[in-house]
Amino acid sequence: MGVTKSNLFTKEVNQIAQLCKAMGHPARIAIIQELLIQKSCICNDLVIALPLSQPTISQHLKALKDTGIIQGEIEGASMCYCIAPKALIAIQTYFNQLVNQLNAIDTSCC
Amino acid sequence: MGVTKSNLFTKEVNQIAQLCKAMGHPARIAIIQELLIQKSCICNDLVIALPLSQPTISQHLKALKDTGIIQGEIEGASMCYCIAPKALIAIQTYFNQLVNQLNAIDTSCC
DNA sequence: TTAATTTATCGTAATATTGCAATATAATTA
DNA sequence: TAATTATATTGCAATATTACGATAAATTAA
Repeated sequence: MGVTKSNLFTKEVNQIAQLCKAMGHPARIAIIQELLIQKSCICNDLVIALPLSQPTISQHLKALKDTGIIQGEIEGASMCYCIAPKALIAIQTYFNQLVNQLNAIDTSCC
Repeated sequence: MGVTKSNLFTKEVNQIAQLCKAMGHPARIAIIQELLIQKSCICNDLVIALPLSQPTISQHLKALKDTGIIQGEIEGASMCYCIAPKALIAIQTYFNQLVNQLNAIDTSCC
């Protein structure tokens, strides 16, 4: 079928899955790294920095924006993108909780 | 084209992207949650617990196993799956570092 | 041995993703 | 105004993912 059956899972499970999915591409990880390094987060800087075409970068930026991981603001003829911490903190919190729970249980069953 | 150009990015970027991608599906998040809750991690328990067919679960388990997030051991006619902490700790570490760096910079440019 | 149970794999259909050329849109500069 | 610059969108081809029925393989139970 090819379509994820999101309706069969809880909101929380879907939310974390969606965030992980958005981070699940090297170009998008690289974009986040660039946004961390550069203080100026002009779209064109990313197009120059990354080895992909402008439309492809634009598409990845949209994917990150749609999940709330980054936000953009018009800056004259350019776009200024930056990280919106909330979403990344949500992922951080999820994995911190996961690893804490892991430490509490016996994982040596296999 | 439909094929991710992994060769254009660093090993580290590809590794974290791959791990995030593996966690980027609600069924796979749900599997991890079940493996945390249940001490017994018999495959069939997952098939019963999750609202997807047995072949689909098996496919998702393979995806998690291929990225090192879980491991499996033959238990008679069954398979015992459990979480392999190393990979999840790698994700945790990545997002902790990310959020730490975020706290250190001024993200108010947008 | 036969039947039942458990899991993996194959095959396939439907859909999603990736990437880019071409083009549209909007702001800036000459 | 015309040319340039910056970004988004469209359209499309190639590939990947998701889901499941059918089936294979291997163990266990009757």
